[in-house]
Amino acid sequence: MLVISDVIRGYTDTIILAQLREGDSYGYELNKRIQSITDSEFELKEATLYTAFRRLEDDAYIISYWGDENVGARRRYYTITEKGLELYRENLQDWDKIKDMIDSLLKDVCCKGWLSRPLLLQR
Amino acid sequence: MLVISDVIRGYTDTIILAQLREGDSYGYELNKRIQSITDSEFELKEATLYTAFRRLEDDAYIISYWGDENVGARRRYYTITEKGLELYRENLQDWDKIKDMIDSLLKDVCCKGWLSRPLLLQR
DNA sequence: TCATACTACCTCGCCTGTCAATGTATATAA
DNA sequence: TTATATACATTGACAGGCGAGGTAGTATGA
Repeated sequence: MLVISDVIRGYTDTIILAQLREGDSYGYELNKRIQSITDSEFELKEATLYTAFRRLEDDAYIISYWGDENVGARRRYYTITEKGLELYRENLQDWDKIKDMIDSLLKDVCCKGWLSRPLLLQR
Repeated sequence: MLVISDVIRGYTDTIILAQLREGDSYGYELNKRIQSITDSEFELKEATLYTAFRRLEDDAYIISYWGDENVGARRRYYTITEKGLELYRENLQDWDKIKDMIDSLLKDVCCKGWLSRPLLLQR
């Protein structure tokens, strides 16, 4: 019932931006890298990946260019823009907040019984 | 651009289950509680909340009954079932894994430069 | 008494992101 | 020549979130 892509949903774009920070890349490689980082526990489906690229490029968070391979399949490389980098930084900060928020919504607050009703102590 | 509800998406159901663990509750109260826990940084929109209730009840993760208020608006209370509790526990475990996964995808792996290519050390 | 606000529930229809399925093209190894 | 890997792209179905709208009771104060 819990579909991982639903959790990731809001973060596919940010994940792509995060990877592009480390240098230009293209779809296929980027996805392999993601699989490798997550020990193959996660991958972006191709359809998802390429629609995300379109979205990001339409909004000027990345720009693309064709590689000049004279052998093998052609590759479309992507570069993160300054705007994209800013977005990445913002989203990263948000992520840390959201993480804590979900944690506090999913887990018992400590000291149950010490106080009669739940209190959020870590904020 | 980063819409919180997209991140939460996969977790609205689990959040509801988590709250019901602590005792029966009804929509309005549950949402107030969520707002209070998150310092009003988050709320479930009513439409989202009630559709989630339907979904969860259809799948037998919760059951509902009408409160016997003889004053004020009627309330529909929800109880978490054994099946719901199991789901909650599973999803909570998944959350901890997914959290780490997203972290590793968004953030630099430590020791950059120490190793020439990214490695996931925390797994 | 009338307006306003809060409690409490519900539904319709749009929007957006995911993804299965499908298609294209090149290269290489069996 | 058949299969597999690389590499990109699109279409259409599906699901969840949610704005907008609705119902109905209670309370308060002007």
